[in-house]
Amino acid sequence: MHPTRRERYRQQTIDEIKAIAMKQLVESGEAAVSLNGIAKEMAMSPGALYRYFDNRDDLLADLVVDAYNDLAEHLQAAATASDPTERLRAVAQGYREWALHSPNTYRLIFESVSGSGLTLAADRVVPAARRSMNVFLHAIAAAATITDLPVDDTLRDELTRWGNRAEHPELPVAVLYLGLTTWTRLHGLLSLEIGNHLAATGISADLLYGTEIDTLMRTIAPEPVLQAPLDSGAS
Amino acid sequence: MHPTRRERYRQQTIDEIKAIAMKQLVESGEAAVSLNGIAKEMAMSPGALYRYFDNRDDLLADLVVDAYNDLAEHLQAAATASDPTERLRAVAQGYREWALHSPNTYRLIFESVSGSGLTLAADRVVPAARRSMNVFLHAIAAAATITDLPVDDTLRDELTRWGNRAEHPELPVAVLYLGLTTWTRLHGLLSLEIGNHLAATGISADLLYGTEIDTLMRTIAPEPVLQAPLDSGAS
DNA sequence: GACACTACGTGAATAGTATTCACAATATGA
DNA sequence: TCATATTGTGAATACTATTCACGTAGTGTC
Repeated sequence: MHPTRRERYRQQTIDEIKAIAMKQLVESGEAAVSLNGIAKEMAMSPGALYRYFDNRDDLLADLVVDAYNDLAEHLQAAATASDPTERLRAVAQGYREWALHSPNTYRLIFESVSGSGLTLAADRVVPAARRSMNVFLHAIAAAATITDLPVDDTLRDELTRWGNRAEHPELPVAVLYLGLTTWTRLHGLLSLEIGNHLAATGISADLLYGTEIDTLMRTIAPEPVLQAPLDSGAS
Repeated sequence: MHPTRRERYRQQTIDEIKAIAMKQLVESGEAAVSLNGIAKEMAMSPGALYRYFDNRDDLLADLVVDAYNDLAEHLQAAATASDPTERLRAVAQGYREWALHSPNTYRLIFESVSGSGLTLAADRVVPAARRSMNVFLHAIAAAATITDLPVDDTLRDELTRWGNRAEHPELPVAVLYLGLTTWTRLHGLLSLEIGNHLAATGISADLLYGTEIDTLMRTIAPEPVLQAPLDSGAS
């Protein structure tokens, strides 16, 4: 039950490795995460790191999981307003805040090459990613005043299956669909803002994001919610 | 006027370098573009490549410009239908086709780190990127039946300035805004599809993309266009 | 035609990177 | 006390980009 002395030391070393790796990631991006650099900073030989991580990708997979969890917590923390509409707006803005606070971390989880270690670590990544999505879904469920949407029957089936698999079968298809599109649209803006692709237009990403949220709110809640919220948080 | 013998040989070498680099990019991603590998394939010493490109980033910047131009041509080629609505749909679908035909190329231009060489090469990249955007803008201008949108005054100003700078001041603000959001929304979907982030949901990216296009079309043209198109192509 | 200049390519050197392995030291549990 | 598992070292391997001194060969000029 109690972790042994060795296990505690081991965990401490793992934490230190990850902390330095995360620092490198935040400051200089994924490419700058260097095992040699970490070893130097810890006054170790580079080979010793392989006692704790199979390889570089394995370490990055850990950072991805941590990042997803951190995102979920940030979104959850943003969802404080009692008014469902305001709460959803706050979650959407929290998403951007999180992305801008560390663009390199955002890039790691959403724009890194899924070829090698990350696809293999899907069993750890997917649940962590689901936590963030759940915050969105519950915020939308509470704010939504519409009950249906013009989506194809096949898509409807797929959404239902997704809802069941993701352990919130109580959510209507419209909410699932809105959760998905809210995410993809906000991500589209953030991805381009972070990648500096909006800078050339001279258009303020802030305004654009806010306008996109307004548009989404009009779809989700054409009439503001009047009844008390049905749901208050994520799982 | 005539390129000298030397200049022709030089251009030929540059083209060969770029062709091999592009092959590496398409097959294995940006990280796999290797000067050593290119040199080996050309039976040259690695150092000789520096007679043609300042460094690796300089070569990648060239690939970015070529990719943007290729995208613009693909979009333009997709815009054949005479019906403005169908034409816009085809352009949007052409965007996805191009992205899926070489995800690594899409990632290079939209998800690579803009820190080093690419920001410096903005004077070559921006015009090439503008070509693609112009196809979208003209397709939207021809299909749009709405004349205004609920956008903030500041955003309206920025859009106007962008329109002037991008050399199509004839386009109404609503069209500029719709062009921008069409792009960011489709990119959001494509970015996540390519990154394998939709796979975990089990939802068909194809259906989702089509549904998003439907939604966009409803915004752009609540009533189908009846009059002849005002505009037929990009610059 | 000889000369000077420029461009091109080589091969070696530098300084990074990840990863593996034989070996030694050390801590743990019996 | 002893056998075992864990941790770390240092060297080796095989990559990567990049720089540089040097030689060769083609180009235009006098």
